[in-house]
Amino acid sequence: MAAETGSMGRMVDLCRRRGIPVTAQRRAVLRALAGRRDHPTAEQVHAAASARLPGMTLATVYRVLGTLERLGVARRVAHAGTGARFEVDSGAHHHLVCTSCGRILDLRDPAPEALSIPAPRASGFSIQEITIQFRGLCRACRRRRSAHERRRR
Amino acid sequence: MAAETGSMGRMVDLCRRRGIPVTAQRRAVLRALAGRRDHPTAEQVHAAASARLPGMTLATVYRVLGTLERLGVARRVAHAGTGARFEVDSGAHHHLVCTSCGRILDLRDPAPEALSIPAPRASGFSIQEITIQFRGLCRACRRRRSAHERRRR
DNA sequence: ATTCTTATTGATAATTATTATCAGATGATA
DNA sequence: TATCATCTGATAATAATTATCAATAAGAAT
Repeated sequence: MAAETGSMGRMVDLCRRRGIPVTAQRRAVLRALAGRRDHPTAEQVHAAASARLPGMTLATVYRVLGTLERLGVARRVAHAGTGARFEVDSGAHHHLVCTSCGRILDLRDPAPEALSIPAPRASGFSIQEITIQFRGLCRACRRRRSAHERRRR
Repeated sequence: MAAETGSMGRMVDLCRRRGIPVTAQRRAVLRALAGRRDHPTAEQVHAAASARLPGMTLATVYRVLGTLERLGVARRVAHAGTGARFEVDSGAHHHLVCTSCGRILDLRDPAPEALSIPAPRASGFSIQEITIQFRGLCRACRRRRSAHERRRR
């Protein structure tokens, strides 16, 4: 039987390797997270996951997200807003962050020259990964703002 | 009379320009924030600020931090942990983020080649600022972890 | 300096976000 | 299928943030 593909397969493997159970809830949460690129909150993950597996608690979602994080399958995204946000850990990529609405978009353009940034070993830090955050206004907020500007005159 | 220097002066100017009062609390919070590079939480700012201006409420600190943010004097730092963290907005700089303890250190080495990263105008985004996040282990956590490894064998 | 107006603050309650507890359910293994 | 360890749901507890409102203080105009 072929191994499951993608992050689901990775999770199953990692669980077996560490001897921790592959529960329906863990599958559901990962499936809910793997399908999207919008860095959902725990509550959004809960909504999506319990659509497929009704009865799931938000507490379970938090627990599972923590587990997936420890397994290295998911991770919480650095952002400036309230409430944690999560994504499937699918390798290094960059983020477009809207300073107005807080939306975070993935930027899966490796921008190779960016990755050659000299990793500073300052202060005894050992760098494992580099993420570039491009902060600015998303299209929607840019429009909203220029409309606002016009109104103010 | 010479204008006040640094972020304090900037705040005072911005307040006057917008006709909002320069209160003792706003000064105290900014002073508490301007002095440090460790990206404190609201509670830490509260502790520092109320040391100089006793009686300040945490709610006020939150309000003031929001105001300073709107003025462009302070901002909340993107990070993956629980609870917002703040810094004085002192221009673009980069962050060393410890994935183990969550500590965030400033990296004020402009790394000029990094700043020439082609700002992607993807999806209608207008980029205003670029921050690079170097994720890894800080010295302390690296030591702790290798000690742990040794113990596990 | 005094008064007036308006925005801010402290005290507090209310929300929202996250974690802990514990009895019962479930996954892995023999 | 029986066993054991772990997990989950239900719930309570805690942490983080925001809202409410009367009293206060800042800034402008006397």
